[in-house]
Amino acid sequence: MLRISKMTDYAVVLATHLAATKEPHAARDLALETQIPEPTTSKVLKQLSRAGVVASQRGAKGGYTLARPAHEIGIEEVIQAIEGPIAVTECSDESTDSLCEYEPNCGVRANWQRINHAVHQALSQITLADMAFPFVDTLITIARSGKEAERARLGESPQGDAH
Amino acid sequence: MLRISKMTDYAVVLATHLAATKEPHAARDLALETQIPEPTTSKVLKQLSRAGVVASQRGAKGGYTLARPAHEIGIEEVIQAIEGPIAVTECSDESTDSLCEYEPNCGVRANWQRINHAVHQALSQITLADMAFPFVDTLITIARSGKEAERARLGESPQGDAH
DNA sequence: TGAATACAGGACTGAACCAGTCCTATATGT
DNA sequence: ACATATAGGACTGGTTCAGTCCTGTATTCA
Repeated sequence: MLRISKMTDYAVVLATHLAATKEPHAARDLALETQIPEPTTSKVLKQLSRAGVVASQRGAKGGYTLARPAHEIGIEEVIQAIEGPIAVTECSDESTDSLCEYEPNCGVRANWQRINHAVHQALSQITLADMAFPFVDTLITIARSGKEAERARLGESPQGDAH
Repeated sequence: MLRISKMTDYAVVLATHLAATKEPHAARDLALETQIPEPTTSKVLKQLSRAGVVASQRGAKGGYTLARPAHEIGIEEVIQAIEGPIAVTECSDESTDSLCEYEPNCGVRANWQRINHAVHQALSQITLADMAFPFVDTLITIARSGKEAERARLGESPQGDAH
């Protein structure tokens, strides 16, 4: 259901990698560090740049950095940068004889909005900061899923997640 | 990100249609009512049947019914019936020289679990009953009712991508 | 029993999409 | 100027998806 393309996976890995430091990373270096093929790395970073998730600096000593602090970048932003806007049902973009006109199904299809909203909200709550420091907190979160882990995460990113 | 295939859309429409009544619906009738091509309707219903979302009755007077009451069937169940299990990152199913061995990225990738969980939970909360009677409660939650809701929704979330 | 009805299960195909590469600009620092 | 790095497309092989069709099996009813 949640189709995670490889490119999206790459994007998350790369963005998370950038979250670790503040200095610009060249695409080539990131490719080496993440073991993602270099041309592909470059392609993904370009997409992230266009989407405003990362900032780029050309020329010598250039490279990529996060466009904003890690805790301000929701994971859904990264995903959308690659996969495009949330897929709504075709109901709305078919200008042909749409079912909506004469079928009660339209109400059904309208509910996709609700589904999308739920997913969107769920993803927005996870930031790059959460992804960047999985060792101390996130994996514990999965294992225990308690408030203890929550406190640990908040302690690890002292800025406090703005959500 | 949430890739909604056409088949999945069909599945939700069909399942919702079944939620309205208790009598068996032949695939052919459902196809007519929903305007979905008949062979495709049949295919989707078969998948739903195999997944245990709908029950089937062969022979004359046969057809499909919901396997359980509509309010007991979560929408993610329907989606999974078509799209298969939630896609986790390939990190786990690549038995080659996985990055996990020597890269901190593994922690990053493990976080997909977290993302998946959030999405899963969000979808489980929406049942077929919610989809079947949007006029009574669901659309009220979102906005209002009928076409007024449609307009209101389009107005406030202008992400209508035209494919 | 036999005919009609309706689902079950796969095989198949054309089209769309995706991962990945490569090439040519353009910007930047030394 | 020159080396470095991103920007932006064009292109390709492979995979997946939407949709159809065919054969088999179960069920009802005359």
